[in-house]
Amino acid sequence: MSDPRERPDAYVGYLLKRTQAALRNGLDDALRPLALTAPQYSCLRLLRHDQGISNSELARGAFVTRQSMNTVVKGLHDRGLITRPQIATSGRDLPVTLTDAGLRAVEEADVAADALEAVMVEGLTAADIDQLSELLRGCAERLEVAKGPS
Amino acid sequence: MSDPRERPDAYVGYLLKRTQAALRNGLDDALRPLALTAPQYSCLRLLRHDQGISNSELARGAFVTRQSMNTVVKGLHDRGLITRPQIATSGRDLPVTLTDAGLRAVEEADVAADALEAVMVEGLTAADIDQLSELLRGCAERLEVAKGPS
DNA sequence: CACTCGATGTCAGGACACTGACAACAAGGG
DNA sequence: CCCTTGTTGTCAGTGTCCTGACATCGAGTG
Repeated sequence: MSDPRERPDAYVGYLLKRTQAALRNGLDDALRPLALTAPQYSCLRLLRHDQGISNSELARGAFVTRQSMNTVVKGLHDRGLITRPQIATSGRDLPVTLTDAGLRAVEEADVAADALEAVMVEGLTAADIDQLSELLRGCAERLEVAKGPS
Repeated sequence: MSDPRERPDAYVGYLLKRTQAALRNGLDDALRPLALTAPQYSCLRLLRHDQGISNSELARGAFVTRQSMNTVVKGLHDRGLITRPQIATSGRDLPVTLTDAGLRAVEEADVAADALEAVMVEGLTAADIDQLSELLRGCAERLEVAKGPS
């Protein structure tokens, strides 16, 4: 009990992993009826917010590499939820856009995702949520700054 | 600006994903010199805490499935950081134990991981960290309870 | 004893995420 | 004009993580 390593949940990193795992797990369950995975939902959501952005921009928005996002984009393209030109008009980026089916899918998924978010913050006051958000944002920024310059 | 979906960081889930991605990313960088990945480090850490636990118990502790943990265990076994009997003495579980090399690896990795945790909570007071921990724990528990009964 | 139940280990397949590397293209400085 | 720099798309390989499925073993029940 004297060794702090005896209590894994004394580390913020551990709780972060645990919470995010539970959220990811719940999201997978919630999206399963729609045949959507969590990364696919993230991608569609980013696209609705910014139509026509490139694969690399999608990757940055979802905090993954462009290679990872590329596989997700391919899957969504095969299912007709997004469109992508074969050749670039200028430069090298191929703008990705949402199809009507894609838009319908995101909106359906939003219902499930919002419900899950509600479960997660159930019983918390608006001030609690603000504080949690601010603390998380600070942690993220410190980590990003620390390895950005590298 | 009136549509809350215009601001992705208004969602706790988004910030959770962002923060955890940054942490995971930093951990990968920090462990690269030791030729260890984040899941491998988690596994070794759990083992140091509870020598001789089974693969399934390791999986629960790391919030992954036993299939996923199995591949991690295989990798660590091939590198001689852990040992595992070929046949079970009783039942079906094969107790995993840390080797001397494994123990040295964890302790080396701890230095890097602790430094990263310090960066993440830099500037926060002990009260801030407590509050963040408590909020995260609550979120995790609500999510786990919500889909436990399924 | 047979039978169900729960937990474990394992194989198979698919989706995701990473690193490393290469080629293509735009913009800017010499 | 050339050449460096930065960004993008893409291929290849590896590690992780999931679901689904199957066989095995211990414990409890009738």
